Amino acid sequence: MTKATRMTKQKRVILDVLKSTKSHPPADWIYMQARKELPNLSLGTVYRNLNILKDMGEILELNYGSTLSRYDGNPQEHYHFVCEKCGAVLDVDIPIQKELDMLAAQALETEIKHHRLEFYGTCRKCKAAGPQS
Amino acid sequence: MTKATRMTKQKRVILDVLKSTKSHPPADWIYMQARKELPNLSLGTVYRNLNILKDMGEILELNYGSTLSRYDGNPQEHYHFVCEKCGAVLDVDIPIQKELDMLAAQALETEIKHHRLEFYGTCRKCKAAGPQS
DNA sequence: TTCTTATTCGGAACGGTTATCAAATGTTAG
DNA sequence: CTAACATTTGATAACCGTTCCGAATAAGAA
Repeated sequence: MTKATRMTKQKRVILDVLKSTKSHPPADWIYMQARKELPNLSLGTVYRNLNILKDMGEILELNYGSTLSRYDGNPQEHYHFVCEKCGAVLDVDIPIQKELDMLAAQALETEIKHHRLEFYGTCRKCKAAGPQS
Repeated sequence: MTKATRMTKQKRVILDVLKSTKSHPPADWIYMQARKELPNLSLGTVYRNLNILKDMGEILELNYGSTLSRYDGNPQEHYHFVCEKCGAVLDVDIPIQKELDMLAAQALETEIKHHRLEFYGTCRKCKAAGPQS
C-alpha cells in the first residue's frame, strides 16, 4: 500500500542542484538554480520535493534561527558551524560524539536516539576580511 | 545614548509567567497565561517584550523545527531534550562540554564562540504511556 | 500505446512573527 | 503640580517562508 514515487525531471534537477553544492542553501536558492534548467518550475514543487527527498533520506533539512530552512545534500550525520557574521553554514569534520547520548540518557533516565550539535563563531573568511563595522 | 527600558506591568507579568514554568512554552501560551492577569494584553506586546527580555539576557529563545519559537526563563547555558512523540522540551542536567569547541576550532581553524546541543528521543512519560499507535 | 494515478504549475491560503501608529502611560524638569 | 517629553501599549495590517488546492500534465506499468 506504499504510494509509488516517481523520479520526475523536477525531482532529479532539484536533487542534482543540492548534491552539487556544499553551501547548504535555502529553498529559494535551489529554486533559482533549478529554474535555469526548468524555467517553468514552481516554488511549491521545490518545497514538495525537498520534503519527499528528506523523507527518502537523500538529503537533510537544517533549521538555524527560526525563520528559514536550509538543505544539505549530504544525508550522513555530521555537525555544522554557523558564521554569526555572514550566515554561512560549514561542515565540521569531527567524529560523531556518541558518548554525549550516554551522558544525557543517564541524566534523563530515558533512551536518546540522536542529537544535534552546531557551533557558532566567525568564519575564517569573515575574520580575514577584518573587523570593520 | 542607550534607550531607557521600563519595567512595565506587561513586561513583568510576561517574565513572571516564563520564570515560573519549566515547560519552555511558545509565545501564544505565555500570552494566554499572562492574559489571566492582564486581560487586555495584546499578542504583539508579548512578542515585543520577549525579544526585549532576550536582548537583556533574562531569557532564552529556543527554536526547534523551523516553525515556532519556544522561550526559556532560565538564561544560563544548558542543553535540552526534545521528545519526538509529544514535543515536550526538557532540560538536560549535564555540564557544558567545552572541549567540543576545541575540537571544532581545530577542524575549522577558527575560534568557536559557543555551541548548541539538543538531544532527541522519547521521554519517560511517553514511554510509560506505552507503544499505542 | 493506452491507462492509471502521482506530480506539476500557479496562485491562494496559512501561521508565526514583526511593523505601524495613534492613544495611553510613565518620567523629568521647572 | 504641571507641562513637556519619551517609551510602551493595543489593534491591526503587513510580512515571509511554507503548505495546500484543483485542473492539467506526464511517469511508468501493462
